[in-house]
Amino acid sequence: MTAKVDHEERRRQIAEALLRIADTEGLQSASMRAVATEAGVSLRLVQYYFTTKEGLLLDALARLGAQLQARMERWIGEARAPRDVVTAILSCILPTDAESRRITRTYAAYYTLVLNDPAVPAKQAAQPPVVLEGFLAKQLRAAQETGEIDARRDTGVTAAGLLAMVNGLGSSVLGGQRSGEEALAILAYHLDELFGPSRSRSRSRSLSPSPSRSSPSAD
Amino acid sequence: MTAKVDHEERRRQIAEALLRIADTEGLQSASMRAVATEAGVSLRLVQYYFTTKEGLLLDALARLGAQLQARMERWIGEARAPRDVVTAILSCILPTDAESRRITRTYAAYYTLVLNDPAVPAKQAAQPPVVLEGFLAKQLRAAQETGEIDARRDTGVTAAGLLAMVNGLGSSVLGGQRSGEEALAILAYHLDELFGPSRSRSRSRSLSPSPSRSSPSAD
DNA sequence: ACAGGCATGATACGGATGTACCAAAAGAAG
DNA sequence: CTTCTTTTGGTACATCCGTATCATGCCTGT
Repeated sequence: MTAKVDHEERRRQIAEALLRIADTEGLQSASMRAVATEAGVSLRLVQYYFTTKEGLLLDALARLGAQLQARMERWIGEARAPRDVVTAILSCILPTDAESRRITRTYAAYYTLVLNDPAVPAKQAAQPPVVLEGFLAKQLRAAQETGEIDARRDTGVTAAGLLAMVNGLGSSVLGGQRSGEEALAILAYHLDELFGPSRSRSRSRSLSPSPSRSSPSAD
Repeated sequence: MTAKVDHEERRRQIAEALLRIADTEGLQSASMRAVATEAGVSLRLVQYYFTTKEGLLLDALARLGAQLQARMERWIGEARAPRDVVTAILSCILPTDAESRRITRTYAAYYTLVLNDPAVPAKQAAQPPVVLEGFLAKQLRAAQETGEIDARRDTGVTAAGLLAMVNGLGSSVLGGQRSGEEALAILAYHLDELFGPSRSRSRSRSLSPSPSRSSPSAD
């Protein structure tokens, strides 16, 4: 094996250049040449590591998904109480800091691509939401057993509604309709409405697990 | 004035061809030539009536907005009770029938365009949601005075949350994650949760004002 | 009937994009 | 040192895009 250079590392470098462009200028500006320039390599290199553009697009999408998942796990952190977990999951998706804004914007860029290109990524992109919804529903069920949430509530439907709301809130933030903090406040209000008799608990703490950095456990 | 042909009619014809393409193949496939072919006119004509592509895009967006507003007014129809009005507004946005699917898809196509093109339509596209949110909040306030909704509830935040949820639900339907009926059911559940003590009222009727046609008052 | 201007048609131009092709370094293996 | 495979560079090609240009029809006012 003549592994002159680290293939995986090169692929990561190029794919992240694609994601960077998709974030700042949109996916339609992410041409092969633009990606090559952004990554500091030649056009031929991009072609070499990702034979076709679709391959590059898919690989970058997978990496983006991994980044989001990593962020969620980081935000959940050592949260144990169902309410804290639910709050972490939902609020870490909202575009409030630089990282979430980047991820959300890039996902939005992929969104319309998936809509009109019946190509491969259809199932690839629709998978995460559905498993996330299941996880959220499980947390809500746990909260029901603790008595924090009305036991008569349908956890599946509630989870779907919350996820959709956060998604919509994210869109409105990206569209400049409101700020990330306002979206966060709207989410917090509805969570207060959902959990318990709204005895104002640690609102400001549970919604931003870390003061300034995005990594709560790295202090 | 030598109005040989009806300018407005021609513009409408071309703009609607653009919308049709944006719906079926996405906005990035809506080239000037494709629009011309779809509208059955020559490329030169498209250029003649809309000097630049941006002009065409903006005009079509305005028409799309008018179509959505018309649909909403049709769905609201003779509804008088705040709950019926709120239900009509929210459910008519969900992509359940052909028309709403078309409108929602086309709006989604414009969405990512607005995100990365800091051009004109920024304020043009962000205007409708904010006035709609105000109208919705007003209806909720009216429902509070009737006693249908808990008076302590923040109508502004609730309206924003509902609108965001419907938006997110629409995205999930477009993404093939769930059907329009499922999304409608999720919305209905949350409206039941919001209004009154959930005495199961006319669910199936208030959510689809007309059996098969989309125009409730035209029977 | 005759001009004038609105309306339309055909085509050209410069640029960008995805991909393909040809060839040269460059390290490993014999 | 030679030989082979991996890796890289430069460039060409066909296509599509938005827009501009030139030319022609055809209605309308006089």
